[in-house]
Amino acid sequence: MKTIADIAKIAGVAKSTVSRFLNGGSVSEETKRKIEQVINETGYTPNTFAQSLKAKKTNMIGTIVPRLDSYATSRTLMGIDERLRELNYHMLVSNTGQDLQREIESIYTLAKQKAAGIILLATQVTDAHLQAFRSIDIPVLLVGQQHEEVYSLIHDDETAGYAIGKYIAQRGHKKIAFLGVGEYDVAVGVKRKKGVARAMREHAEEVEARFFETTFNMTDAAEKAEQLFDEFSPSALVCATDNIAFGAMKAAYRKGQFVPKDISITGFGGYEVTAMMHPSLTTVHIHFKEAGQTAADHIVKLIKGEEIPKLTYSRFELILRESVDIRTDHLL
Amino acid sequence: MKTIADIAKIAGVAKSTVSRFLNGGSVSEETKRKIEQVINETGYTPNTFAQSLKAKKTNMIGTIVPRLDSYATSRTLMGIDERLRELNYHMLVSNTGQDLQREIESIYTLAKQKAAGIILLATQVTDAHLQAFRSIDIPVLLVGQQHEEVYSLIHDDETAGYAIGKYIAQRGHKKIAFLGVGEYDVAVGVKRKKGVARAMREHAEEVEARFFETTFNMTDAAEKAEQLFDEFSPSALVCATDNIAFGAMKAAYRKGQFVPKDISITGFGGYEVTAMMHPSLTTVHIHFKEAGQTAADHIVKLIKGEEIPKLTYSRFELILRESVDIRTDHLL
DNA sequence: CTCGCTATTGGAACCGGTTCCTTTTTATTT
DNA sequence: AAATAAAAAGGAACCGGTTCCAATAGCGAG
Repeated sequence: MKTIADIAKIAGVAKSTVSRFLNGGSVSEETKRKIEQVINETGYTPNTFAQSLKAKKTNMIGTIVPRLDSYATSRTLMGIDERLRELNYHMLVSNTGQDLQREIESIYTLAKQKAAGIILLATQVTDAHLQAFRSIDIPVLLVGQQHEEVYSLIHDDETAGYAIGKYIAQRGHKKIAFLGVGEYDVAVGVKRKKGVARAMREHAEEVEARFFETTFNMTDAAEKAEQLFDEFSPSALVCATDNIAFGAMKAAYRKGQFVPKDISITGFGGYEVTAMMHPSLTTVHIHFKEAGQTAADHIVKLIKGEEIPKLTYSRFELILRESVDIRTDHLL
Repeated sequence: MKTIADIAKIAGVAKSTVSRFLNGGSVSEETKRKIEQVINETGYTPNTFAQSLKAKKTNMIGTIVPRLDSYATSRTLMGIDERLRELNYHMLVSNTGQDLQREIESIYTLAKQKAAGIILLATQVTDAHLQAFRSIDIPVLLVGQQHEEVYSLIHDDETAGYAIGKYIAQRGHKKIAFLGVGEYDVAVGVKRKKGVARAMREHAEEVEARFFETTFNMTDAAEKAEQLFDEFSPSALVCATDNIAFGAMKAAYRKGQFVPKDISITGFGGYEVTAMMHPSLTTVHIHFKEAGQTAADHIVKLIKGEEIPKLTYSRFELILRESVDIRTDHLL
């Protein structure tokens, strides 16, 4: 492997001149040509470590994710990766396996590796997080969660929850159940639920709403849904994720209930499969990939010291499909 | 940020002594204690770049993937990441967006960044790949594809294809269709098909088999499946991926065909949703995560110069569910 | 033709570690 | 106690770049 010193010697100039050529300092046209030729002939590429050692920075953006096997994560990563590539940065993915401790560790590790910036697909923001953010001297962007101290990009789960809740209520459903997850996940467990609840309150006179809780796991969701059907027998079930909705559909099937005739079910996320199942699933499509691109844009702007809003919302869209029926019982 | 020189000064020893302490050279107990204390007090961590500069290596394993939004990819990545972490390595993910050119570029980029090793989740191996592998001086492990020149870990798609083909034939099906993808993807497009074809040949006397082709996209698959039902009206449809199977189920539904009564459908991959749909999907479950772990083990062994087999097979498993019916027509 | 200013270039220090070699200290052997 | 070996510690060079500063050269003005 050739070094800058080799190039300099072959070209008959000093190391510093080659370095200047590479980084755009003042070099005469003639010297430029000479150096360029030598570089092309030798196929020289600068050693990244030596560069980073002195320059104290890299073009790597650390992206911390709670899990890899989730539609939301992969779509977001795709968006981030795509845009970062365009902006000449690299994405370093750090998976934490939903372990909060490892999330904190990752922040410090990335800082140590001199990541230029950190994008955190967060499930919650604890004091330990904040402390980590403060102690490292690297821009951080939160995706999916928000905190006033940190730049955040969120999916506006509450409004989306409100939208789908409203939609269901307007379809004439009188007994509506919501199947969510624990409050440890602020976006899914708190915000989505809150949005739905707000819609329910607006229809409090005609609608009876009940809120249930399960995990992100399909099998758990299926079990919980079965219980819920026995306990409450709603005419519509709003699920906090598409996966939970899959479980719910399975449960309905086991109970001999037809979707949407006997029970309407909605999801949240907009996974590709939701279009293929039958009945196809009415769901909220969150533009994860687009959000990833925005996140990449934002982190790079932060690195460059440009201004970005403290809080950004990603877009969502109600996708109306077959799994929701209209109820006209009350008109009879 | 403290440097090794600071630590040395505070502890009253030389830089080299601290370095030796850090890397396990001969240091007296007393000095050890002193240095250790200073390090704890200051929270010193060595600068990765400076280390890599001299040592000319890192503990990063580059993992090149064609796409991120695929169940197979994410599960494999999880496995790799999990095991690498245990082995004290980091995973650097490079997504190529199914662009072959970018795949080659990534190999060189990773080499330049002094990745300790490269795991390539490949869809095909071209001459450009081989040339890249030869020119970089880093261990490479191929996952999902095989080539005699390179260490490979493959999913034994052929045997798996054979297994599911055999299973379908043994269930008494007489008109069997296979819906695969183009040969550009050797594992899915060639191997799986070949396995199924072999099984079909063994039953050539009773079975009429036809092979069709679509893309990895669900919607495309659904369309193709509809055509195929019109053209051939098989009693069983073996799909090359679970996603294709989803499309096929949608197509069956549109055609008013019941699964499995009118038509049996199988998938390939073992995605989690396959258990939740109804009818639940009979499929080949490939242990992607386990394969990822093995891949991590192998690449680290290669880095350490240990021996590993040139070719390894990952495990798979037939998951028998509801989407396949037994045909007894011929017994009537 | 000399002076002053600017565009180029070279040289050396530095970034923060690792490693080789030498010196010093300590332990062991005779 | 002297000789010798082994362990511990220090010093300096080096990894491959970047950057600061001084030296040189080129050029227009006076």
